[in-house]
Amino acid sequence: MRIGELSERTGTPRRLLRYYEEQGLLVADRAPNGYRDYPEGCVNRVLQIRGLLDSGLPTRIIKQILPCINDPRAIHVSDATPETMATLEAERQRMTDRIECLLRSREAISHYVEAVRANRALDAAEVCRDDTRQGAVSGRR
DNA sequence: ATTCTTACA
DNA sequence: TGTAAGCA
Repeated sequence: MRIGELSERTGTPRRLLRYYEEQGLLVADRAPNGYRDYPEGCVNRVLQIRGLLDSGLPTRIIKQILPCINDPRAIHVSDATPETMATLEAERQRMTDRIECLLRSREAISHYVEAVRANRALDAAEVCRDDTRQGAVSGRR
């Protein structure tokens, strides 16, 4: 398929698809007219890349481990370069830290949302009291 | 019409 | 990343 279809099927801007290729994350053969030609597997490949990117991994790391992830069955010991192991463990730790950070942020947002809902509930209760005096409700908080 | 490369905001 | 130009 050409870049347009891959773009639509992965929800990824063409610009980025070309960028991933430039970074060595994606490979594409060329049609005689120079257009990129992607195999079906590229759809999952791109989704995989985006997932890793969203997880906070830099493209240079993804480039290094993508081949391993693509084929979980091909986890030959030969792929376990000391350098690779080190970067992988470092990234894993970063993910752990990020997860903790996200959990805290989620809690903070949850509390805020609950507070707003509680306040709305209060407003609703007052309105139901048929308290229609001007400014009766607006003065609070 | 669609894609390509290159360059700039 | 987005966008624009000039090609094919």
